[in-house]
Order: sequence, then C-alpha cells, then structure tokens
Amino acid sequence: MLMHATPVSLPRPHSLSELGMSAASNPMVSLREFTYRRGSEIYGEKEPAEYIYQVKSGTVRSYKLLSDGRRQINAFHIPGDTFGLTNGGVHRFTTEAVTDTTVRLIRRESLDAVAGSDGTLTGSLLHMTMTNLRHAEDHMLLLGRKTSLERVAAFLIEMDRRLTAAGVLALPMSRRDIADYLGLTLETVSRSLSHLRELGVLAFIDNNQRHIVLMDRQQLAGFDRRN
Amino acid sequence: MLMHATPVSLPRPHSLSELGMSAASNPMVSLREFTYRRGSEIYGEKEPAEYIYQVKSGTVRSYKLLSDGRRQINAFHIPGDTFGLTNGGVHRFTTEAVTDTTVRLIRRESLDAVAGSDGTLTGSLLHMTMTNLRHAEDHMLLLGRKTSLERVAAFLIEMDRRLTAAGVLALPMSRRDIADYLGLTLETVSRSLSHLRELGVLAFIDNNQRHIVLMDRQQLAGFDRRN
DNA sequence: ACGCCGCCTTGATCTAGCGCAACTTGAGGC
DNA sequence: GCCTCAAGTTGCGCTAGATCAAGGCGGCGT
Repeated sequence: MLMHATPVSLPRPHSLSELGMSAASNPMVSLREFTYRRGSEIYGEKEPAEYIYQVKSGTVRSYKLLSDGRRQINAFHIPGDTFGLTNGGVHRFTTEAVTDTTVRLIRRESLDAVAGSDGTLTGSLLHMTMTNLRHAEDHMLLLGRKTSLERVAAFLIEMDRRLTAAGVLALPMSRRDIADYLGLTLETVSRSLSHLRELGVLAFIDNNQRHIVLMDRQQLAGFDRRN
Repeated sequence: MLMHATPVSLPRPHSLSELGMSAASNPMVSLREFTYRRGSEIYGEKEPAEYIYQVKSGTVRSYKLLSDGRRQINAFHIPGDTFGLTNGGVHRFTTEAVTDTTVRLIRRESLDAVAGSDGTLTGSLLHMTMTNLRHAEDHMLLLGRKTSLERVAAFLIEMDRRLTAAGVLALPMSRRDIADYLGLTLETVSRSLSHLRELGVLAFIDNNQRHIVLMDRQQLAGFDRRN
C-alpha cells in the first residue's frame, strides 16, 4: 500500500500509436499491457481515442477541468472496469493513475464505423456505455441535490460495494480526489468522515486514514436513504 | 403557446401494454403516437420499460426524486429527441410532459436480448446512449463545480442551440424546472437571469419571461468560458 | 536521528446560494 | 369588468459549505 512520495513517470507512450500493435486484425483482441506510475496521465481530454482500456490492477481517476483549475472527477476505475470508450474519436476526460496502475490496451477500430458490422461487439459496447450512463445519472442526483453528509455516505457505500476486502475499505484516493468526485472541498469531506467516526458509523485502522472499517452499514445507508 | 391553467389528464394508458401493438413484428417500427397533456406523467421511475419514445412535438422533463421531494432533472427532451432507453428493463427516471406533448411509441423488444442479433439496430442504440452519456458527463461538471451564473449561462447556451427559432428563445419550462435541472433554487435562477438582463446580455420580450432574446452571445459565453 | 513533505484534521471566519416572504404581473373564469 | 391563481421577481436574513489558517502525523531521504 506504500506509495512513492515523488512520482517519477515511467517512459509512457507519448502518443498511443507508439505502442505498436501485435495482433491488429481482430479489434477486440487485447494487445498488450502497460503500467502507469501513481499520478501519471494515461490520456488527456481532447486527445484522439485510439484505444480503450481495462484496469488490471490499481485505480484510475477520470476528470474534467475548468480553466481556473476546478476539477470534477467523473469516476474512479478499479480492476475489471473498462474506460476510455467514446464515440467522437476524441477523449472527453483526462485520466490519471491514482496508484501505480496496470491496464490492458484494447485497440479501438473506429467504433462509429464498426457499428453495423459485429452485433455482438457492439452489444457489449452498448452494455458498457449503459453502465457508465447509469452511474452518471445517479451521480447527477448526488451532485445536484444531496447534502455533504449524504454525498460522503453514498461514496462510502459505493466504495464498500466495489472494493472492500477482508472487511476493510482501503481507499486508494486522497481526500482531495474524493472531494472533486463529490463536488465538495477536501475539508468538508474530512469533516463529514470525522462526523461519521464520532457517530460510530466507521473507524479508521492501521494508523491510516484511508483504511476504513464500516461499523454500521445500516446507519450509514440511513444517511443516504432519502434516495 | 397558451397552456391550460388547470391540467386535465387525458385518458392515458395506465399501463403501456394497454396501448396494444399493431405491427409488432419489427421492434423498430413506430407503432403509434400518443399525446400527453401538460404536466402529466409519461412513465415513472422503476416502471418496467416496454417502449422507447421519440418526441414529435412538445417538451419532456426527465427526473429523479429524493424521498423528501428534492428533484434533479436530468434532461429536457425536445422534438426529435429519443428517451426512455434503458438496459435493465426498468426506467431509471420519471418523465412528464412539460407542455402538451406528442410522442411516438417504439416497442422495445428486450434490448439486452436483441444485442447480438441486429448490428445496425444496436449501433443506433449505442449512438443514442453515447449522446446521452456525453450530455450527462458535461452536466456533472456543471453540477459539481460551476457557479450559479455559469450554470444559468450554460443553460441558455444549450437551449439557444437546441430551440431558438426566429431569434427568440422560447423556453417551455418554468423557473423551477430550470432550477431543478441546474441544481439551484428557482430564486437563484431568477436572480441570475435578472442579472444577465441588467448587463444587457439578454432581454425578455412579448411580456413573457420565458421569451428571451440573447443580445450578446459572446458575453453570455464568457460567463461559461471557464469551460 | 532529524527534518521535510504530503496528507489530513480541526478551528475560525466568510459568503454564495438558500429559504422565507412580500409584491407584481398576466391569463383565465365568470 | 373583477377575482383568482400560477408564475416570476426582489428583498432580507440565514446557513451549509467554502475559504483561510494552524497544527499533527507518518513516511522518506539524508
């Protein structure tokens, strides 16, 4: 779980085409893996989208920026998640490795062109896109109408579902990342977590504020039961 | 443009299956049209999704509610837009006619099952879903990180693009609808619009606060140029 | 060991937007 | 015409969350 304090970028492909393509005939064949060091960029908003990605290990954040630096994190991608799917051929988010992350690169033969050819492929793309859409829809309700405590509770419930192992919720991301995901400030996130700890809903363990044990999922869900 | 002050529900199909199906063999054949009176519900969240819809005339709002009544409007659908597409077979939003609205009903043979059969069909569903997803992604940035003035400016720009005719932006929805779309209160929307009017960015016409002329699109865009 | 640094927490204050209320205006009914 | 009602505007506090600031803590490099 230890991170490098000074993230040193691995030699990553500056343009994705530098990766080459070993078995380029079938567009859904996994080509190769690549590892990104903590904090490094996987691709930037508005870059041409030549690949889609599947997380093998690690965590990825996907976000948009306003020109003055305000950031909205759209999603965290964990092992098994696919990301980077777009229709316009251009990425709509910047993605970065939250921790050291290994991804599988999947060549993207222009999805718009492929639409009519392979129903099975397109069907799985549709399913993935639907999954992303459902998440975005739920997140709009959170961002538009939920209080800070409700947002943090919803976040914990989501992360508990997605990445709790051995009873411990080991968050890979910082308070700032959480804040930018929930449309709050890092201080408000910290205060909400402290509040939940005081209420006995959760506890920090291992002398690590990212290692959380949920003591009362019932009560936690109660803070988001207005849903 | 005149509306009934007291919305009287037309006899609408309580369950969509009551609509019957004339040419049910091809799932993408338009079956029939239906008209909903201003304010009436088209379908509710968690209802089974038997049809998808295309707006022929009018405007539809799509939203989620929290149990205490807080509402987040996800999208406004105008003529040409398709809505009601979902994968789980269950609607994730409630939709209502903002004005008297006529829709085309399209029978939805379980999309999950259809996925592998007709690539062209699935491809067009994928395109629609991608379009919805892109909108949702942009809206998350707005809801999570933009100021009230930026939100209202972005709203006006979106609506200007989608429904300005003859130089007049004729908004079909109330201030409350706009507020619930932008994650604000109706008062804040009203104040922001007044502020933009004082600045000469827009003007109300026809003695109707929903009829807006944009006097300075350049300056208006400036309030959302942090994007 | 020591100091630095990134991350987090906590306290104090500030403010954008909310909530409440009064008032205006236009449309429809009679 | 007059009344009612829905929708919108505006003013005036108020508060949830932002902002500013101080301090703690653990890991890492030297």
